[in-house]
Amino acid sequence: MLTSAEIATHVGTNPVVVRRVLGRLREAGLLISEKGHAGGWRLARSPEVITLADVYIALDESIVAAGSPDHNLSCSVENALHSRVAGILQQTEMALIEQLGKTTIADVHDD
Amino acid sequence: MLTSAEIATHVGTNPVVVRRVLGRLREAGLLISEKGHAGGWRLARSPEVITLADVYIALDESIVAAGSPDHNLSCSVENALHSRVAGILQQTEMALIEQLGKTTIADVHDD
DNA sequence: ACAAGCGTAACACAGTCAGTTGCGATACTC
DNA sequence: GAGTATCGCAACTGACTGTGTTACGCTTGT
Repeated sequence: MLTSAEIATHVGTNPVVVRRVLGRLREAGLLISEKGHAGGWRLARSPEVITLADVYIALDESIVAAGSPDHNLSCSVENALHSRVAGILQQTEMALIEQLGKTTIADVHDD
Repeated sequence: MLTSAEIATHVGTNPVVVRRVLGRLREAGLLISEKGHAGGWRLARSPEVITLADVYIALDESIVAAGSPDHNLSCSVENALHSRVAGILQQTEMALIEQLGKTTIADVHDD
C-alpha cells in the first residue's frame, strides 16, 4: 500500500498528478484506492494477471488514432485517403494492444 | 502544377501552412517546387511509386514513438518497463510503415 | 477530536501548433 | 528592364494541451 505522496516523490512529481493518473486506473478496475488514515493505493488484481494492454486501454491512450472523417467533405480523394489510413491505423492499434497484452506487470517487475 | 494558394484554398487553410508541410515533402524528394511566375508544386515521381509510407517517413511523424530512456534513472522497474515498451513500440511502428507501404498515391487517387 | 489520506475543482505556467503578416528571392511576361 | 506571380523564411499571435500547484471537502483510523 503506497500513498500518492510516496509515489509522487519516487517519480518526481506532485501527489495530485499521481491521483489524476491512478484515478483512471482505478476506474478501470486495475487499482484500488483507500481513503482516510493509512489509505493509499494497491493493485486490484495480482500483478500476474494485469497486462500492459490493460493499462494502455485504461488510460484510453489511442496513440494510433484516426479522428472521425469530418463528415460531408466534398473531396473524394481526401475521403479515400482517410478510409485507407483509418483502416491501417486501426489494424496497427490492434497489433499494438496484442503485443502489450503479452507482458504483465509481474514480468516487468521481475526483470 | 498547383500553387500553394490553390492548395490552401482547397483544403481550407493558409498558403504558408501548405508550404511548411509540402516543404518537408520536397526535402524528402517526394515533391518538387518551382519558384517564380507559373511556379508551384508537383510530384517528383510518378504517383504509382510514392507510397503512404514515404509520406509518413518524410513527415517524420513517428506516431508510435518512445522517448529516450532518460539515462541514469535509478528505478530498475522503470528501466525494465521502458525497455519492453520501447521494443513493442518500435515493432509496431515498423508494422505500421509496412502497411502504409502497400498503398500508393495512385491507389488513393483512383478510388 | 485529530491527523492522514483521497477526490476534485480552480488556477498558473510552459510547450506546441495553426494561422497570419511581412519581406526578400526567383522566374516568367511584356 | 518593369511588373507580376510565386516560393522561402522569419516573426508574431492565439488556441489548445498537459503539468504543476494550491485549496478545500470528505473519509477513515487512532
